[in-house]
Amino acid sequence: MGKEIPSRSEDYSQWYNELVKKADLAEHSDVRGCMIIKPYGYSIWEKMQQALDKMFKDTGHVNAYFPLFIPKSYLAREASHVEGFAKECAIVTHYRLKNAEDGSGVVVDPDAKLEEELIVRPTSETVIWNAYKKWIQSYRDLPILINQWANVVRWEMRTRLFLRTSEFLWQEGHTAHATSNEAVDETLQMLNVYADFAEQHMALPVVKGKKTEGEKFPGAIDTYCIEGLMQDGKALQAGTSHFLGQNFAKAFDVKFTGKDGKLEYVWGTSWGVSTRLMGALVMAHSDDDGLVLPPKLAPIQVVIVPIFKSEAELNAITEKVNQIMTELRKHNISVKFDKRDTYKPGFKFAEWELKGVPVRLAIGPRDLENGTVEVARRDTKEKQTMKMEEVAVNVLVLLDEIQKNIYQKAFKLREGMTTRVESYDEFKKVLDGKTGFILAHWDGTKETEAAIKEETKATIRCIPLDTIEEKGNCVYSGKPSSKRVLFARAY
RNA sequence: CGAGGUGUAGCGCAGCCCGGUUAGCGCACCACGUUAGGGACGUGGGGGUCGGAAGUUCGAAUCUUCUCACCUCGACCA
Repeated sequence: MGKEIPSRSEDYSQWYNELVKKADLAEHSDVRGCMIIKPYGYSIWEKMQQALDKMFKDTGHVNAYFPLFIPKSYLAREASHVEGFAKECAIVTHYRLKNAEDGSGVVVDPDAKLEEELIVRPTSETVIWNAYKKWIQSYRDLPILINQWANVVRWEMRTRLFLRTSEFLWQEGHTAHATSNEAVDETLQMLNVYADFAEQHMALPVVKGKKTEGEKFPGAIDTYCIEGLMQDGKALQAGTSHFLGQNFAKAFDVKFTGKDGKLEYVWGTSWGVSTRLMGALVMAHSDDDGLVLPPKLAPIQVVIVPIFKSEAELNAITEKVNQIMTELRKHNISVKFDKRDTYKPGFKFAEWELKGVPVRLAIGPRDLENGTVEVARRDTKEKQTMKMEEVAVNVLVLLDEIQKNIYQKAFKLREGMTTRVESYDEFKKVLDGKTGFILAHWDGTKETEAAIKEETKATIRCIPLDTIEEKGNCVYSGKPSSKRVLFARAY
């Protein structure tokens, strides 16, 4: 690395791409638009999965798995849903190959055409609601609170590592409820789960809000989201939670008999976050030396680098290191001892910094003599020397401090990059200059929203939930408005 | 699908305009030695259908035509 984080967006893209590859997170596959998540990248995703999964279970959810393929007719049941996804579907039309007659290889066997084409799921509402129809008869069957960890395919025109790939990993929650209120509560509860995860685990401050009509999920009544701000001033939608009303229940004819004996359609929600969060993690915290991982998501929280000339020296160091590792593990700290003799310490320092390991310990002959350890933190790059026996406890505190510091840094960045504007001129000036979030009045029409997007590429990220009612005029049309909404250019 | 660009060793590139020894450089890789508290150095070595096909020519990485792939930017999107 060694070069500054570029601010101009095209340079930033390139920088991001390079970092993802250099830090060994992922690379583009030869398969169009797809991505190979490498072991180090995947281990971070696993940490995210574990933390999210626990939060889902703590809120009463269970995991299940539904099919990858969706019969075409299912997808067509809900009008706006199919319209929203039709343009980006991968479709299975045949089930067999055969040898080409001219010997040029294998070809699709035209005799093996499927009666009904299968869609590779872009999301699972339709298969799941089709199943719920069979599962639900009475209010006693409700609520159903299911989550699925899966892959989905959306045939995107242009792809970017983690942020947009043709296939991606995610979780999708799909719940069914007896009342509208209960479903709305669920939608907001999961939005809060996502916000807590982003802020407490990813150290990424987010704005909770509601999508406009134009930006909401196809098939939803309301879409709620969390929006984060990246270091280049662009917004990233990090998670969504949808109140589906009775739309899918009606499309799939899912009814239940209530306590009062009346038949009613079921109320639904769905919510998801994807490997896109990995992109958010990279773009929110990285610096000129590489990744900066929040300790709670770092697969390796502490790396120990020995400094030695001879094997005897390494053995002496290893003995001490083993003691330290035992201590650290007692505190549930994940630690790696990098005793490769094929690389020099300086190289290892740089490599682990690139990979974002929060804390590094270095132990050499000097330390053996003095009974000390050099402790370096990734976020500030500060180094200090500690007594060997105090290391474990100190590191535990340090990890916590790093987690908080990274969040604070991101929070301050977002605060500095959030601007309230009163006029369209001011609005455009911010986008030309410092960029970031813009809080502005909007007349609530989709025409204005579309015109602003067309002219500035900025979109309404959300109508923040904590927005305060205040009288104002739309920056574009001048019409009266009762609250500010959040604008930004987005990924 | 629109506009640009790039294909030469694992990666990054030079050579091409103006055809001509054995296709070159940096990084990476392998061996040996010296090194080791912030990305080591020396010496030696291995690795190429120059994206593919056809053509022009005594001779093509280089010129012509066709073709394929990828990248960046737009439109679309989590």
